[in-house]
Amino acid sequence: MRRRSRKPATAPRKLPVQARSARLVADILEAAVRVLEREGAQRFTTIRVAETAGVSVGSLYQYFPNKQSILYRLQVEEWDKTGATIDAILADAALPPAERLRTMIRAFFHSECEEAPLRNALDAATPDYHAAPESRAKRERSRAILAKFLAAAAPSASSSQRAHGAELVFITMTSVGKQLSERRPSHAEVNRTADAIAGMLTWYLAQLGA
Amino acid sequence: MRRRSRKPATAPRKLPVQARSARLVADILEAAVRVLEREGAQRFTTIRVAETAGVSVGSLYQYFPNKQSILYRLQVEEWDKTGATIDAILADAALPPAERLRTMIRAFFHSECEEAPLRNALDAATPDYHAAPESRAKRERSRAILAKFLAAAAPSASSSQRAHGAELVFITMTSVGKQLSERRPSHAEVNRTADAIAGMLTWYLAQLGA
DNA sequence: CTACGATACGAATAATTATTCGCGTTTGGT
DNA sequence: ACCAAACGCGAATAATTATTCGTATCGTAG
Repeated sequence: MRRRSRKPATAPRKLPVQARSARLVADILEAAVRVLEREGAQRFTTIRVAETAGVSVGSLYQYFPNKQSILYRLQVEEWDKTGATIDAILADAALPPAERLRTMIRAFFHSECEEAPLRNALDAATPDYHAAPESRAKRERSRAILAKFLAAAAPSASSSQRAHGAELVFITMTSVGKQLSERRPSHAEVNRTADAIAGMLTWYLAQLGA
Repeated sequence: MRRRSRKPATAPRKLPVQARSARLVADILEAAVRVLEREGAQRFTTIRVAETAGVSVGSLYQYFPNKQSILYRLQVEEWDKTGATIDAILADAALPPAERLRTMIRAFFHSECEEAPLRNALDAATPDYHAAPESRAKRERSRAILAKFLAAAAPSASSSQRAHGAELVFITMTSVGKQLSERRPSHAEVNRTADAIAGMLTWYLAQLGA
């Protein structure tokens, strides 16, 4: 447990060029997920990851500069996946805005619940991830997408009202989603909560332009 | 870092009987808070706590069976404090329900933000705290208080609707409060968010009995 | 005052950790 | 077939950790 330097690198130290090393990297990432789910964040260990992947620690360290970088890769992949889903739903002009919001929140909550063990372990293992610039950029993009959506959902609101609205939708959605996922709720319970939250947010947005 | 036994004890191993040992325990708890705030959860260490308190590790272990038990004591104290505040506000019959809810959420959010570094570190250091029976009991009591409040706030709702309402108020309040506290928001921003959340919840509760 | 339990101490122990490095093996182009 | 580079290995290293225990000091009851 050597002290981390001020800026823990996340970039791979060496890129896989042959097929076997590409497979090795893939195996390591897959094993990392399994270790997080089986053992939890506390017991997420380079040795355990290497063992689970069926490779040696030395090999692991040829493509990842440190333990953090493995978690970082997983975190980014995870975020990109759910981000794309959300964007697609919000942009679907065939549905009325309220319906889009409801569908999006349902999808988001279900996604959060499905990946709960992984995400919780990631959060516990990388508590400073939110300060990372890449994470900040991702959230900015999300807020931009939400703001565009609000132009349709609350057309008569001022732009500063819309900014506040986007902020509120974002914080409510993400925080309730996270907390909800920690309770292993039933499918029905997720839908009920999602619909309640979506209803409240819809009311709030309608309010904005009044 | 010996493997934790299946049930990590939280009860003190020995009760302080003389004045100096009572002071020692108090010093340790105070130092624990300082260490969490200064160093974070990752670097929260029995040795560091003892050093900061100006006592030796051995003394620490005479009154705390393990590291967890220190964090557990802090967690319980923290919870009791904000719980009492909330209960008092919700029970104040002099104000209309909507106003009570708004005041309570403002107070809760401000409290969350003030103690953010401590609470975040506690959460990171004791990720399994929510499974503890004592924590479960505390949440039950909160929900009971909320349910009683809902009898005044949504008198025409059925009892199962009220249960859902209490659940929604609880999860929304706690989750948004936690996430909000992680951004070091300004006083005004906290009030704005609290009022928006309180407004949405009030609308939702009014809805319930319609 | 005195003796005994309570208290305090902190070096020692045992476990676990992230990360490195030297050496053997495989690959792919020639 | 040959060889340089890429790859894979895992014991060794150095750091840090929680917790114990033998010993020394203190407080107080009698």
